[in-house]
Amino acid sequence: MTEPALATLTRLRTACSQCNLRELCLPVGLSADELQTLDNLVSTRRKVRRGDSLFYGGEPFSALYAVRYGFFKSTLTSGDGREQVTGFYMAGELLGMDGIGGDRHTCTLTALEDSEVCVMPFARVEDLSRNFEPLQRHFHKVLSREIVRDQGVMMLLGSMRAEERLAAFLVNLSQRLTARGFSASEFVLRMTRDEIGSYLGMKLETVSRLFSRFQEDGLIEVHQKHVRILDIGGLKRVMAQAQSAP
Amino acid sequence: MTEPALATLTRLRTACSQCNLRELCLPVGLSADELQTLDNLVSTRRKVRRGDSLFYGGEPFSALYAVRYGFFKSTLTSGDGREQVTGFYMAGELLGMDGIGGDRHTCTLTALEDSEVCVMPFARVEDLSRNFEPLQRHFHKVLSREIVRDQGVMMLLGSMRAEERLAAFLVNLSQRLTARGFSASEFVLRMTRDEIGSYLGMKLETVSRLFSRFQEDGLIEVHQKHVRILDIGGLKRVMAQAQSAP
DNA sequence: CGACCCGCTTGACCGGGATCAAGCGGCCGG
DNA sequence: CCGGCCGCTTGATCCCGGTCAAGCGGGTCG
Repeated sequence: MTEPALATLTRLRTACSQCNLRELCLPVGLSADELQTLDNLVSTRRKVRRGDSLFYGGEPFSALYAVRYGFFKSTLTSGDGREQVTGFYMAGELLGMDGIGGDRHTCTLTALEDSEVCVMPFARVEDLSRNFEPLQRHFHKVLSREIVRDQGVMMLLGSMRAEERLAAFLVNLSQRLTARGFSASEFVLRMTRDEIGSYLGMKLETVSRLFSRFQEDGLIEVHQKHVRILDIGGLKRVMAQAQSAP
Repeated sequence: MTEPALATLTRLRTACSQCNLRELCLPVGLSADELQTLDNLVSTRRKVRRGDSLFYGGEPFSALYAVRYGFFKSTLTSGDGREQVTGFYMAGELLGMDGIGGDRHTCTLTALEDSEVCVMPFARVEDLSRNFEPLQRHFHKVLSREIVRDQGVMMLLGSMRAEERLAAFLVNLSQRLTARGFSASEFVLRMTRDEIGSYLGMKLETVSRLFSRFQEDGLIEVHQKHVRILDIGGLKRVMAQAQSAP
């Protein structure tokens, strides 16, 4: 393949209108025509190696990022050094929205496997939003959904027991993977037990023990990072099993 | 006072440019000129009696609300009926952003004292945003700050001990009251122990016991809903006291 | 290909906060 | 002004999940 041909291919693949993630990403719900307008939303791509960070808490904010492929965690570090995992992000999801409010990022985004993101300079996002109502509407929805997602986590952490939280986590993961065309029942965890634990407000030993318990109960099969869901209905039942005694 | 004069007064007071909350509310940071542009952002006012709800989870979304005076809690109800308090809101804060993403509200907003809000039809917010860059920028910041706030709560719930959470809650409350010109050290809690507990992921008995402990330790004085903060530095120390043993 | 390190599992024990229970008192409505 | 109820406090006990500890195994890097 000659050099110019390669460049063209890359250019083509950079366009939102050609991206196979458009059904999951910022341009959700736009018509083919409308999508053309977005083709200069993304300035560049950026690869992030496993273990490297896309940005750090405290860094100046300048752009949003859409995950093309890979897997990220976001972490918040408190004054006294404690680290809290605040989310996991996969293909088509938007990163960096925490930075808009204070012009610097509040959390750190770290790749849990080799990943690539689309870089969308925020000034450009706002420009296009002002001139292109469908994008504006959708961008607001994405921001709002992040708020709703966070509130869901608050409910998880505030009112559910450890086993309910882990079941909810697995169900959520399975659903998001399904939406991306992966198997709903068999997947590889990209994060460690410690990271799951931090996200769910429990210790890594508890995560490990609960995985074992779920396995004994025939709900899942676990082998290190490999998980196979055997009984999704059972997991959903665990997740909602509020002490239902009279 | 004649009827027309009263109407005029009301009209005047409805304008953002005349509102004494503008430093806390949506129009933060706008010049006097720019503020004029916002004067038709607010369609009406709405009073909400203590105990009544501004909107319920599941209701169609149509507007954002800015608190003029009063105090609100937001709650999320899970499938199995458990209720989680996800936030408390006071004058100048924006309500209803959870509804943008799915065109219906996900949480319920209930007044904890007699309150009043400005109603801002969301279509109008988006219209004005498209034509008025400073509002757009600020609106995005408000949305982002809500995300950051929620992440802070996730850190609270996920990685702090009960006494650290309650200390953080009191410090936060004190700071927000100060910003509104109230005493930083003496205030009346508008919410019950149960509501504080739900928000902080603990039981009402634990909240009560911790209040008593803080009082014994000379950090605060509590008498039912009356709280006086005696040692804000001490509270901040409790809040960050990660097990700092070697 | 092989060794080492890191992440995972599992056990034993402990303790913070939940649960259950009882009594008090402030506030609201009659 | 008075009675009742709801919200708060406090005690006793329990148990879930944290902590400490030890060993294993698999993936990664030399």
